[in-house]
Amino acid sequence: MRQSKLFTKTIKQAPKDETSFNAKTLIKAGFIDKSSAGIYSFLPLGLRVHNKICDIVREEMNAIGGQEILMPALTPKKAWQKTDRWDSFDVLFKVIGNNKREYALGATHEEIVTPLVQKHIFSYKELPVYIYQIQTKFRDELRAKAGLIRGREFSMKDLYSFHVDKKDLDKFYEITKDAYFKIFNRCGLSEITYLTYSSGGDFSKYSHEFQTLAENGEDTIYICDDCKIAINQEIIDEQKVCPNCKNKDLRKEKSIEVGNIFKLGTRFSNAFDFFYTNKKGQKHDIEMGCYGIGPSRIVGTIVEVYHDNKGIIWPESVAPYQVHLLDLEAKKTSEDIYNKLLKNEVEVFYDDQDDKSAGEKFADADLIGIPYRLVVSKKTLEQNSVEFKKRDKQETKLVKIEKIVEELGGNK
RNA sequence: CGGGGUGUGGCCUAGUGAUUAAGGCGUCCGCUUUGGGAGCGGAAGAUCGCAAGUUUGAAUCUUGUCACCCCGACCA
Repeated sequence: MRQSKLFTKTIKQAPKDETSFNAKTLIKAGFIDKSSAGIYSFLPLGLRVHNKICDIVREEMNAIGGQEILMPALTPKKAWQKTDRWDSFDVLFKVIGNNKREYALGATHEEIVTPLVQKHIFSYKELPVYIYQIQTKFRDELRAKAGLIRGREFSMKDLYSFHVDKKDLDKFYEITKDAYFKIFNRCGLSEITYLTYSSGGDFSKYSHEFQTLAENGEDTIYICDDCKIAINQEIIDEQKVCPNCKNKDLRKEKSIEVGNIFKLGTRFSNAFDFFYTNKKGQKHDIEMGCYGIGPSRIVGTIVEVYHDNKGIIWPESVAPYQVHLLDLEAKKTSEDIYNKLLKNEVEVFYDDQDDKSAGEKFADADLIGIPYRLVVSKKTLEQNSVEFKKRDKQETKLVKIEKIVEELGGNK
């Protein structure tokens, strides 16, 4: 991508109505744009990051047998009434269409996926099934805040599992835990993301969250360094002991919830009279689980966690591009290198702007945060080289032009 | 939803009762520049969130309203 063609610009001063670090920085760097409170557009660079996260999520969901679908965002009132959530789910956006038809904008999809699966699944032979989607969710938060961390509209991967009994649900629940860790590791959040015991809400005594350590996080967790798990402040007892190993030496930290997994039990299957027939020909309850991850929230979380005073430092796995090529008055060579990188399928963002000073190009590169920076200038050309620098390191080195592709490959 | 705060060109700010609303960034034109957000000259761009009111006179005061931000509550 040529930077001269990118329709978004970086800006020096973020709008004053953004105070969260993630939104301020992403807006300055041209990744997102605020439309209303808690509602953002994803711009070309931001969308690339978002989509890379979605791809990782999708791969790991498929790997555990998830089948991807796409459910509607406009969901019928009747379904929500059936589960008694039309009036009780306080963040539901309700819309009235022509002929006074009422819908809720999807805040979660148990009400849709349950009757959907019901149309196809009748027998123990067909269970379990794992159905997921990646879709925009709508929740009318009384107070949107923290940029991409708590918005009124956000992306979510929601997986729903259907089982013959609790035992099978428990088994799959553990499998998704592992899949979730793989996802967070691949997004560059390993080591700082903890499985966290939390309240089960309406559905069960406990659920599990995945909490990523972040100074500006809105949650507080207590970490047991022996078990590498955490307990959400909302459920920890007065003694502050680890429920796993009874360790009392817990570390208090701020964090962001990047995922959660729930055992729903029969709450929704029963509400829709969804049963299966067992081996003996008898009607039997279906056990359900649900498992959520918010890709848009992960974008914000990564920015909260990986930055310095100049800008974002994207992990390679989710960076919008792998290489930021800066031309400093050596256009002909820069163009050659750009084309060569494209030919070798290197994801390259090329600053080919003629009317920007060197300083501005460097500042933009730091702000945008692409992992590798290549500078082509008269100075580097004297040695038939380009300057090579990693975003998260101070050192630079010269790399011979013919060795660039190799150098980048060698660092992957 | 309770409490607090803020609305002035695209962005950041000044102006707190008196000519024609000021500056910086950005944008456009010209020339000069190019290793850490360049320089000079010129230009465009604002019914001061909206509505009503007070006043000889309102960006400025009052009331209402909308939007946005912060703290709290809530967060399946």
